[in-house]
Amino acid sequence: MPELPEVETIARTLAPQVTGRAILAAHVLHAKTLEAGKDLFPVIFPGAVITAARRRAKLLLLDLRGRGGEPYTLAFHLKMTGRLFVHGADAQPHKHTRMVFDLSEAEAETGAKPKVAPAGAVAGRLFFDDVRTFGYCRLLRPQDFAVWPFWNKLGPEPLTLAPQDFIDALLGRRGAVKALLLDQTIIAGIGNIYADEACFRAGLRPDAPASKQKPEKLAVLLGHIKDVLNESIEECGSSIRDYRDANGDAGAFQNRFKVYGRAGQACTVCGKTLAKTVVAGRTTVYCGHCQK
DNA sequence: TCCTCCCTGTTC
DNA sequence: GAACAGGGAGGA
Repeated sequence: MPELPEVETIARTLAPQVTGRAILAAHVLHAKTLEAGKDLFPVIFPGAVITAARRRAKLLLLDLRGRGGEPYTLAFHLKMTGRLFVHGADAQPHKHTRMVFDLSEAEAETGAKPKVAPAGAVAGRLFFDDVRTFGYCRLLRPQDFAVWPFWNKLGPEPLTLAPQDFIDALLGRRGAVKALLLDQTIIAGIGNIYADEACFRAGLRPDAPASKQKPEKLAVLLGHIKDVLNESIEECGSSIRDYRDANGDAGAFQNRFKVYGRAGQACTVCGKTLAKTVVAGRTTVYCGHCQK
């Protein structure tokens, strides 16, 4: 469920909770969750310090500074049900906790006045919970990104994408508009929710062939993609059932859905019944009257 | 380029 | 007790 706005919100809410804190130990409770970097654990734990929490596509990235100052990154893909939470030092993992990172207090230069704790004492725990175990974590050195196919193939970020680049990418390929929006190698970070919402706003049928669209209409579509993503970020994302940010709070953008999850209900613009179909293997809702 | 599968909790 | 949710890998 977490798409670009949700992962962006998690990065923003997680950053103040983890930045400047050292990872004292990392526990893997579900072996498949850690896809890469297990061999680096003894190299950097304990002692690696979290220097930033950020997002690329739907990936949540925690930048680390190793014991010798060298950079590493923890990359999390939350897929549908992944969550990241910082708990107290005595929190115990539960049924769906896949990884646990023991954290120190924040370093002095990042906090106003950190509480005094014994050196090396666990002051909190970062949990990676994931009911469906589709999510994963990788611990990467800078050079490891270059040999990670998924990372290398990621397309541009939609929020900073130039209209002409978007037009060129879509017109050069076959397939339905929505299928291309969901293709992370063409544009990164859009999932089922925002693809449907952007197509509705643009008055474009999700199953329309991308290559047959007028460039002007694709430029309009990109504008709506940016709008819907930015509006959702302002609302702290959309919470369908599982998603929460790193503070445990739900987003509010689901209250503004015009089509997603509304098949069979009335179109908010024309009042006609919203249709449901399948595009690129995903449930797709659109208005047959407003979208052409 | 399209289809199936992975996985488990929730809904019908 | 089956259908459904869905990102992305891998196969057809």
